[in-house]
Amino acid sequence: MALSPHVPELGALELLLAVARLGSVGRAAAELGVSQPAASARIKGMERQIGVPLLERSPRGSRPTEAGRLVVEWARQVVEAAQALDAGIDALRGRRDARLRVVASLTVAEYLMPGWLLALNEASPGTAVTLRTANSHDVAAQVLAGEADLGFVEGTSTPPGLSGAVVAADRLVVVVSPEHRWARRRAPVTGAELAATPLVLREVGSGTREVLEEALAPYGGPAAPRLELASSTALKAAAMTGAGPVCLSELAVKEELATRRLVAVPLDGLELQRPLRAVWPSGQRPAGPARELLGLTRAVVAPKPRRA
Amino acid sequence: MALSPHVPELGALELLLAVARLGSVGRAAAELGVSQPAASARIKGMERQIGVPLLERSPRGSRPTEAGRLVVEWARQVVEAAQALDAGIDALRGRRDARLRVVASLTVAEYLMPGWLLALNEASPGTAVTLRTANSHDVAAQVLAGEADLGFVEGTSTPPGLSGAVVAADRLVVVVSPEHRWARRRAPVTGAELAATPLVLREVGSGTREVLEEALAPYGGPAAPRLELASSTALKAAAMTGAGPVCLSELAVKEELATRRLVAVPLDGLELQRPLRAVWPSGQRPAGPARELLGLTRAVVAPKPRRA
DNA sequence: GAGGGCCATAGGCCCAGGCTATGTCCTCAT
DNA sequence: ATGAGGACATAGCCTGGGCCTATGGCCCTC
Repeated sequence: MALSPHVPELGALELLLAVARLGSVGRAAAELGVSQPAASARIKGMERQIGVPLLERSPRGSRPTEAGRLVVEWARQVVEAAQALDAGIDALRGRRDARLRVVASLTVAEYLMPGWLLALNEASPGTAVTLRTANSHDVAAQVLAGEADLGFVEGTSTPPGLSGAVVAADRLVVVVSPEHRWARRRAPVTGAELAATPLVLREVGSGTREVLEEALAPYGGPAAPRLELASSTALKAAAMTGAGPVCLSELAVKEELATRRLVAVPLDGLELQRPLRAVWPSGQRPAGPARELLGLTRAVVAPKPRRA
Repeated sequence: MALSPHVPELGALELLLAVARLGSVGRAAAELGVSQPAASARIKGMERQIGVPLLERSPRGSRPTEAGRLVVEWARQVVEAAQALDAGIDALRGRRDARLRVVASLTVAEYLMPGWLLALNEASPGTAVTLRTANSHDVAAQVLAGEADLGFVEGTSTPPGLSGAVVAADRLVVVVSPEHRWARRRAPVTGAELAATPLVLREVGSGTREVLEEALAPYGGPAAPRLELASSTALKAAAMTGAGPVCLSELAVKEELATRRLVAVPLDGLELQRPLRAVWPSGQRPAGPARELLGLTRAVVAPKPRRA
């Protein structure tokens, strides 16, 4: 499970990307604020570590080799995730001079906020943001009290005193390990069938649990859960070890679904989703950075997926 | 553009994840093969670097603080990308004892292979894989010559002498910067309209260019390109600087679309996609690791997206 | 053939991170 | 009560990776 010692550090990957983009080790060094020999040595160290030449050096610059091109593209994914982390960290520091104070539900903060912050940073560099998390009730309270400029809540209604706009939807999925018999299933699972199956779920009172109960109400509600766990992470772990069908947010398992470590079960006629809303005090239309962030978040959901 | 100095190194992030998973610094240290004091010091260093306490220590273990929980989740994205890179690097080393030799087109190798390799590693740890890239013609040749056990090609037909199965589709999208007027467009762009618009494209002879030309043939083919560039990366950069509509693989811009740094333009009635196929010598059904990898890749595409 | 990019090498410095040994605190069982 | 055990922190020391400056070699261009 541990990363092998062949994986370069983030700094080295960043340097490699800069070289690929700028076409020269020296220019990349300048951009990152280090000396040319340092960059040269670091690239060389990375090649030794990986065991494959990454750059074709010439007196006119450096270009990635064939293998280097692959590493560059793979490294880009890592560095982009690191940039999102960076943006998130920056917002956690909670500085006094923040021009935008955001309070968000856990799901939004965990899975959506970093990307939004990154986009905001790109659109308006230097916008200092602070981020806190709270449950939906406290988010509403903080926004009403003027302690935050913009809030994000989960749920089907906008809290009283606030205006809101739906910015995304948290879709729930039922996932199983690839070995589970449902993983090969092509016929969708019906509501009645799902209601009759013991699932692995979050504890009572959690937002996702409520959505499931509401959706399965016509079928007599979900069966007694096979297991109740306290976090998405625990649910994922349970699913991967084959603990049976697990119901959780699609956002939490996007990666696992893409790499097929988990499999989504097709469902029939169930609306397992709840809206995620941005909220602000009624009659006090967001302005400045808040408006900008709001624009980014809403835009993501606006263009409906469309068959090509 | 450079990562701020607040971002911890991969090793530190990995350690943090282990602590969150195992509930104790000491156990995490043991899992990663370092001493407990080293782990403790490193976590503390990370907290200093980030500027926020990440763990609540107690005599019975350590749990993430509220902020720590966010950092853990964000860090998970980074580490997962690093694991994919790790799997890719491992396959690039090209060892003699490889049990599975894969040769793939650039698109497949860049965007899909790391996830597949990661999944394969998880399903069958210790399977040594080597990966090479080649254009579709050379992929076919190498598979026919027995120099590779499994190939991946792009294109609408299976090369002669080979059997194949479609494992995914490379969908092309037309993207613009968020400031472009098409970014706010709701009415889909028609084929005729697209054909009349100068686009930023890959050079003649590239696979993506061919797909576009074929799709726009009924409308007289694409207009003279506004710009011709040699790589997906260059296309992305051009799109982000607002160089006008750019047509490229959806796989290359998934991240940018999600964070809204680029916007996909809705298209009407255009089939801008080409299949990606796994290929092997006719009549020589893949077995062993090849069969396993094939199973993983095919599974990803099998369950058609379905309205909830 | 002189100058300018560009990359590599050499020598020296610094600090992050690792290890062992030990300390402090809390909990639980005897 | 009291001692054992688990968990994290501190102290002292060592190593190595990464950085810097200075310099050298190569190739292209003017």
